[in-house]
Amino acid sequence: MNISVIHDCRQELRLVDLKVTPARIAVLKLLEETDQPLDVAAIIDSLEEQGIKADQATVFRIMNIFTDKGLTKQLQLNESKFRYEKTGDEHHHLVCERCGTIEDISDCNITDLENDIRLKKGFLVKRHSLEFFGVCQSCQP
Amino acid sequence: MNISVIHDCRQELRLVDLKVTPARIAVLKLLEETDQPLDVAAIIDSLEEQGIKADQATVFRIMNIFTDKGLTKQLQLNESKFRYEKTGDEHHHLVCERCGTIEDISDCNITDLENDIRLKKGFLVKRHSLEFFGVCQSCQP
DNA sequence: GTGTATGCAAATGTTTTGCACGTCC
DNA sequence: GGACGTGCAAAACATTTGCATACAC
Repeated sequence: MNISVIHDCRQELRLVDLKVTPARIAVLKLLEETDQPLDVAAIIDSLEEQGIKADQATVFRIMNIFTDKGLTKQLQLNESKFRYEKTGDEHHHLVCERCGTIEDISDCNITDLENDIRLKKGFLVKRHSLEFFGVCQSCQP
Repeated sequence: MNISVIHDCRQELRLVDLKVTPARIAVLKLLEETDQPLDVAAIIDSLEEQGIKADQATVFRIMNIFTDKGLTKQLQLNESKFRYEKTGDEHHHLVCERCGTIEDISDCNITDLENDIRLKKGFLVKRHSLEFFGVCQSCQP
């Protein structure tokens, strides 16, 4: 199973014309296996735990090129840093302001709204960000 | 008219238990008069043009306390910095990736969605961020 | 007069950049 | 072999903090 993930990663990189390197495979694999969006520091730490040492400049460069190529998405969750997650099913996030947990949520029908915007404002929406902040179930009284 | 804005600002500050200082009045007035969300550097520059000199530490502290008190909102528009705007009618933003213009948009019915989230996930939404990125009318072919 | 805001300088955290060296194809 | 990725160090920004002084109330 590990082997299949690695294989997919190599193919995924080639599909977007990126050279296959150990660092890129490791980052892509990590994001594949992680359910929370990670910031660069967390990515470096996780890789280090696996015995993989990667420079922060390298990881920033990897995240930028992955995001350019559409392999990952760059999120801002009201922190002064970016987080990254693998591109996949469209979803948004529920961020608990008490415990910090980030939960995914799907089925937000923004497409209708984007069409409205196109018609009313002439603005062509390429992408959007939608995040919810509040208190998760476990943190409520 | 100028006088009335200043007056409102003083009152607004007092209503949220903040001391009335020249720097706070100037920032609040500036955000009142500006239609685009501003970052701290832009705030400092605009004040400087008016002959008002304010330290960056001061402006950051002002923006933090204004946001805590609900006078302003802190936005992230996919830049590695915060922008601020006065709290008022709920609206979201259309950010043109070509010319950088930020346009406001209202009537995004997110409330229904927030209720759904409450019911389905037990997550209590306190606030959300919704921003659209794309190409504005003037920048289209 | 007292508590708090401000300015200044320095520290911290995130992201980018230049350059020499190493590695993928 | 040549283009491109990486590591290291330093720079560039954004934001915060400590402390002495100035100001609001």
